[in-house]
Amino acid sequence: MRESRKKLATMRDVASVAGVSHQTVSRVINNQPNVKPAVRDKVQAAIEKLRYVPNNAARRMGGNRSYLILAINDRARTLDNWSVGRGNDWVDQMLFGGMMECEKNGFRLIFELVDTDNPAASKQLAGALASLRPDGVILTPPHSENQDLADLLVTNGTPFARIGSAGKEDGINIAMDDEAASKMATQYLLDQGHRKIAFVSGSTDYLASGARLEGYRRAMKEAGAPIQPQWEQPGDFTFVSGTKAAEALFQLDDKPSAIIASNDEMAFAILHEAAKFEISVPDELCVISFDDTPGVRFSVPPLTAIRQPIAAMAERAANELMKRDSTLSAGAQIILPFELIKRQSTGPAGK
Amino acid sequence: MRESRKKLATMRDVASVAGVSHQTVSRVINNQPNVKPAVRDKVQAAIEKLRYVPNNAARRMGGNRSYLILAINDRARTLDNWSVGRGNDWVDQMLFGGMMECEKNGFRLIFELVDTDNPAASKQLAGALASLRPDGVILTPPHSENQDLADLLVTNGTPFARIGSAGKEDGINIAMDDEAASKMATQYLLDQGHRKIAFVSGSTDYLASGARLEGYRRAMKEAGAPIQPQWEQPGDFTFVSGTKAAEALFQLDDKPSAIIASNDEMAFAILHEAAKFEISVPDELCVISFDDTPGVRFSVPPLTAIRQPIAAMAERAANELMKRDSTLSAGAQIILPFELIKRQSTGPAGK
DNA sequence: ACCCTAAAAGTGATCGATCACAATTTACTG
DNA sequence: CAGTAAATTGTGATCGATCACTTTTAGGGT
Repeated sequence: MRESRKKLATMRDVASVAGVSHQTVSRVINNQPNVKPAVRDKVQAAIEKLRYVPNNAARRMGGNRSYLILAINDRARTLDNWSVGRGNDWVDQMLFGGMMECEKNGFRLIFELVDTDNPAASKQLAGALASLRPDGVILTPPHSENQDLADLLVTNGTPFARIGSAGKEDGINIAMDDEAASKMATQYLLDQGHRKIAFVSGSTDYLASGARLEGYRRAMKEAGAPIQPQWEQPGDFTFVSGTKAAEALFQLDDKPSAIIASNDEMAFAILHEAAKFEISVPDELCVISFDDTPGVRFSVPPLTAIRQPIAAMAERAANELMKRDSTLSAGAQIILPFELIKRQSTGPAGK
Repeated sequence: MRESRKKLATMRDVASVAGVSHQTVSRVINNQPNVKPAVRDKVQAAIEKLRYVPNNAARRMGGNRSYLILAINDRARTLDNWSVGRGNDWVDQMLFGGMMECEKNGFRLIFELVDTDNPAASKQLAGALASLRPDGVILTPPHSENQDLADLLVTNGTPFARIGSAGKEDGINIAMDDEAASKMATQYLLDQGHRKIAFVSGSTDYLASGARLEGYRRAMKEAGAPIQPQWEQPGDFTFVSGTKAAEALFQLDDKPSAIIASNDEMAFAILHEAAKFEISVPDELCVISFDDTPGVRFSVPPLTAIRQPIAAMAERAANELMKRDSTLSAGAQIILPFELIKRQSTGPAGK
């Protein structure tokens, strides 16, 4: 039943229609200089006529570029274990940020799902590099913190960018200022009159977790608000850990009037527990989360959140990696702006 | 700063290490017959030693396969307009179902985001086909209903599968029985004593929408429950349309005691409106949704939902497309089982 | 031993682009 | 208007796999 594949126009077909050599067609395709405008137009016309699109595989073979950017994402969530959710929303936003940027430049973004804590991660990446020869690789959390992968990429000579990571000495590092963001969130609550503010931190495997905790502490200290150890709850970015943290906080004699969660998923868990304990949000408890992944606007009530510019970071990463002559040196650090999106979890709507 | 790319082992390198011809190496790689076990082992050893991984581009050039499956997804949600959300969770589950299946067979799943209602959709697909020459294409909603794309694929000779679509006469069609699922959901509510059950339908562009409405009507009719036109609210799968439907229903004199929403996002909207109208879920109102995308378990309360086997459909689609000698004829229909996942939106937990 | 066939292994052409370099045309100088 | 440099265009090799085909080796029966 499988029919034979239709033969598509090739570069030589275009060349013969336009009455030029195949190399001239190549020059036009790649926007190279030294082609007369008249010739360029003639070639463009032939391309249109034949609906010619260059064969990616052939380009990769002939030249030393693949027009492929490889994004390494976390494979935290398996089919049987949806609830972990980590990395899930990242994929979405990588798609909408990175992929669109790639498309604009004739590149393609390809995803590779790698297990965290898998000793074979390097091997998997090496295989993908050998098979696809991408022009660049984007590492997303938690892989952006994996130095084995970075070392492999350096050895291999493939440019790469880390997203959500800072202070590394190789590759391009793109992140937001987590400490400042956390400070801003805390300050916002302080400004609203809160004094008893709790903080649920993220997995210590992530540099961002420490920075967020630090920003909270700094803001509290500067405002002269009391910092209590029992208001700093450990978490690991999962729903379950958010539930545990909320339970612990709600059972304190001196309950907090506001909670900052280090990611959206733990904030969802806090909302759940609040409902269970019959604590009204935002009347009795305010909640702020980090990331502002799309789901937060569907929660009840919608969450006030620090929007991490994931899509923008992916866009920037792709953009830098597509440049052939990047002026960025190894270890370059790019900081992108965050935003505090105010919604009902910290007060009446529209306020 | 850009270092030169490291040279990786090639098939001829392996051949010379193993002391055989390149073609024998190729036979081993592709698991072809007529290679002595001893020789096969020798080649395998050389592959391990050199960490050889075949170059995907070269394979595509030489042979007539690309080891690539292309998934066409909806690009409904742009950076500035997250709230639409349509198609978003599909991407996730395509990833976790389709990609893993591809990986197992040495294939790679690549995403292409196509705008709905874009007249250039065919052109975009044609470009992707020419550039990548995928061995198969998976069309997901709403593109699975786009006959232009299907025609293009038939003309092009590229095998394809439609997900969430039924009754088409070309390609492979993979879906669940939407009517039966809807009937089951309705029946579940009827069994719990509900008689006033409302239904919010999906966009009429989707065949599934009609089937779901039909299942609801059938169940109501068979149970002798009253079907009232005002209980059948139109929707288009967006949050906004869910909000409108809920508002309309909550303002009726004869309010329903249960609502079935044709997807999760509209169900979220219903929960929001219920909170606004101070209608308690599930005490005063029960809600069931379709799809059971990951977010439903984080809503307050978690939604009872018909789980659409998206990941399983993607897995199956990829699986069929990777076969070189598929026995499926054009228009083959594969129906995968659904499930009713019971959560708190239809009653106390654990019930 | 012999012939014949099947299994195993090898040889060179090929896919469609880019690259390096050669050849030609155009432009500018004195 | 020759003479040289610069801009433009063309030629053939090349990337690394598979394909089609040929050659060699191994069996198997009378």
